[in-house]
Amino acid sequence: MTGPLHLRISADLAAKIRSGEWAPGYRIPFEHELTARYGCARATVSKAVEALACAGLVERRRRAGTFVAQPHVQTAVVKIADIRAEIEGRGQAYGYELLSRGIRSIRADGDEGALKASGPGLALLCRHKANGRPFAVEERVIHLAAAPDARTADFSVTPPGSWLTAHVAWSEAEHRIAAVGADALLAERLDVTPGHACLQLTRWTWRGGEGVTVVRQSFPGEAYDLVARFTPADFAG
Amino acid sequence: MTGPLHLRISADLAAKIRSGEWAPGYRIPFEHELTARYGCARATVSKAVEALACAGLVERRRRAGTFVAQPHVQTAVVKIADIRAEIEGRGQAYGYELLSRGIRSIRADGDEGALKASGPGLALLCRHKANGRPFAVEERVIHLAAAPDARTADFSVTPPGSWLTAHVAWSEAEHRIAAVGADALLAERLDVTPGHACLQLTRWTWRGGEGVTVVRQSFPGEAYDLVARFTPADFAG
DNA sequence: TAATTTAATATGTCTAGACATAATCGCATC
DNA sequence: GATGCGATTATGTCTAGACATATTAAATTA
Repeated sequence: MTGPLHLRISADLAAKIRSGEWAPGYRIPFEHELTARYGCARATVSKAVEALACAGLVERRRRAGTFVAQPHVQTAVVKIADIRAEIEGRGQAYGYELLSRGIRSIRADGDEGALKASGPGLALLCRHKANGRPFAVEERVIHLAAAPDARTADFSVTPPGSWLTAHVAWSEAEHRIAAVGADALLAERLDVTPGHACLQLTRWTWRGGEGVTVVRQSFPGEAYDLVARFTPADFAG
Repeated sequence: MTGPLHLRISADLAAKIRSGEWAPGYRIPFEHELTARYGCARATVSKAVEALACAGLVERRRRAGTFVAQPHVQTAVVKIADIRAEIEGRGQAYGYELLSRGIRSIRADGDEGALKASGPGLALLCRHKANGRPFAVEERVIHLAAAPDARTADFSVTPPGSWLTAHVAWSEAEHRIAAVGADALLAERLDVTPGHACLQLTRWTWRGGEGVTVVRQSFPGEAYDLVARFTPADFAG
């Protein structure tokens, strides 16, 4: 074993939990016991146990001790990359087209309503291609009051997703993942037959509580999987 | 503001980042500056900044300082509940049927191959219903060497997912989310037309590095969405 | 017996230091 | 100019305590 002591302690304890040696509900040794076992200060074991608590592997209760948690709902972490990065990461040629662009009021109902934004919005429709074949259709509305520079950005060259991550930093977001059958319009744009199963990812983005953009990306089912790794709660140690 | 000082500091800094006042690349104050500003020990501000680093909002570099991170890939946290809990959480009546059960060798290729398990496996096919209508079809293989009690469990009454979470604790898992068109068999089982768009969730589960189970759950597209909240990296403070 | 107070205790927070580590800057050398 | 070396510096880790807080179990009272 190598590395900082607190990581070594975390890893030791995590191994006991994941192997099943310490089952859910088991009370792990008190901090003062771990202090004695590892011959270090309480702050060090406390940091180690705190990391496990943060990852959800244990639950701490004052006076009672620290207990192995009951694994509850599966929480998976999905990494959703920029589409361009996603395609280039597979070694495929990335292509991009802007299909339409317009300015109109943001709707108060439907997907746009959840943004809780009003006023003019920039509505974009574009298509991403991988090796020349349609990979995704993207319908997006950008709240111009939240991102005024978008009005003059050239989205015929730069995909709006890339532009936004470069110009609007550190947003909060919510995602919805669904499977839908392609309607006639989507089928034509994705070059699939109507009814074809598509993975649809809808994302709402806020910045400091203000709605910035809502986007719906539709992928042909066979082109794209979302992969979520290292769960329930990942503790890397 | 109330609560522990380190949380107050974290929240202060996070607000500056999320509001855009501190843009990506900005060097936040050194620990000794924050120490002076908040009138506390360095360990306290260090804990506060460490929490932000853990959440991905800042990046720390020795000698150079701490910088607001570039928001990179969107990482969304998806909570995938037990199907029974999911349905009952919507206030619908939950129904369950075991369609088939058998013991056979675990395959070394395909979905089962990724488990890296060999020997006898318990293959189950079951169906979940919400208000009497098919909600999901579940195809599962349980590695009997990893969960021997499964051989005698009565899966005609207890859904295997519920049984496993109760009997096999703290596993690592990987998920794949895809959209597929229902083939004839799946269509019949879900009571939809062939080709109907379905959301397909495949989950591999290991315990201490040993493959435990692989399951493929197929939902009619309109019945189920995955919702991922609070991203890119959620810092609750 | 039942309700309430009290004491014990494990975690939570914090301090004021110490030394380690790694990255960077400037300086001296080739 | 290029290279290497040492000094500097911010974060990383850790110590040995202190007091706070919440919770439980025991003791006490109604």
